[in-house]
Amino acid sequence: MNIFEELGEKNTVFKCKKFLDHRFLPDKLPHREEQIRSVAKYWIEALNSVTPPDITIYGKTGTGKTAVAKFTKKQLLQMAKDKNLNVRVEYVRCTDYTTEYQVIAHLCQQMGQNVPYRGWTKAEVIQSFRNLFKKNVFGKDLILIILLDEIDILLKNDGDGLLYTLTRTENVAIASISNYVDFKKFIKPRVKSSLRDREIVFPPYNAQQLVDILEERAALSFRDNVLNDDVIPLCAALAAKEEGDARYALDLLRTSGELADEKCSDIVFEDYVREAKDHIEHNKVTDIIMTLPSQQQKVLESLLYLTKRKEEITSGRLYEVYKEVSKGDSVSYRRIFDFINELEMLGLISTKTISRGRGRGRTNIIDLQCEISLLEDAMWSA
DNA sequence: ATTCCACTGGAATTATAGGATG
DNA sequence: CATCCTATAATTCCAGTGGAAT
Repeated sequence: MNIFEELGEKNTVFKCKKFLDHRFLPDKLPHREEQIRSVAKYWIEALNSVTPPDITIYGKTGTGKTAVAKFTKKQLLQMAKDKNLNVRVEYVRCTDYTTEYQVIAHLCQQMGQNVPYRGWTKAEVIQSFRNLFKKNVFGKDLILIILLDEIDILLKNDGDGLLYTLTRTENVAIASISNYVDFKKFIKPRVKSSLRDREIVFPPYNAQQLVDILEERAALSFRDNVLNDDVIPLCAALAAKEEGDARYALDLLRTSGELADEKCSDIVFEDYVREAKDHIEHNKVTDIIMTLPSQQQKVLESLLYLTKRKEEITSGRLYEVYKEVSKGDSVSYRRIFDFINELEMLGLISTKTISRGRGRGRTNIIDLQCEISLLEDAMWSA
């Protein structure tokens, strides 16, 4: 018997898992009707052959920013097609394309222009991009809406050069999506003035709203009557605590179901949800550590050593230990501060700066923010 | 108010990869 | 092919800052 056939016949609580993936775009987005309308109100200009205004979408992770943008994109393109208009909406995730060059090169490629990843100067690529608007193949003016997801990442790495060029290109509307409200501090005044920005804020989902979302998805993805009554409310409640993160709620629900399969249970019990929570957390930490550059892993190793000896960890002491750990192949004192900040961003540690007065300067007190055993496990497998 | 030191922002340097050019 | 360029990421170097003890 074929192994896949055998596995395929195993009992499962799922009908189809794909609806529990946060990337799946459902036919309707509960509790986001208002936000969809707001975006559409600006983008409708494109249907009148006018370039829409630039917009900004704010909200914490899992509040439906990307989903709303993609949903509205789909609807807009439908209308544009009916009206036979040359409207395009291109989605760019700034964690995949992290510099001005890469974003514009990617856009050119999406529009059927062959551009190399490297080698050309920035100016050549920009020229190539702007040419797209001159020779309009369809005889109609092209209107391009660019969805810049997680734009804060790009601004931090590469500055505001991308926004500068895009705002200076006709027929281009920018829709930036950001996790942080203060991402505009990276934008210089010269660009800010031309970014006549409309802002749309996404509030976190509350527990009840998360229940609605989960119920809709659960109906599609689970078999009938496999979920115990309290499973969905529990997932929703846990996710509501995590700042209303719908992605997390979906993850919990899916993992709970997988646990039920693993245990050959026909029913998903509430306990599985709690187990799923630990499971997800464990995976998150392991995943972060495994993908950490080796130098940062050495910093973590030193941190672990100091924590186990219950020493108070200052950045100076940390550097001493770090130099021990990475014999010969160490990096400068300055660089360690960046690492410390990055680790703090990832939520693995917490820091507070204190000043010890004349002659002693200031220092950082560092605390590990996760279970020692969890960290050791992850380090070992890394 | 001064002072001293560890922290911090940013410019400069180094290393690497890949295209253009002759 | 060798040579010259550009983009980009990682790191170092250096000139400030901040703030409690003096």
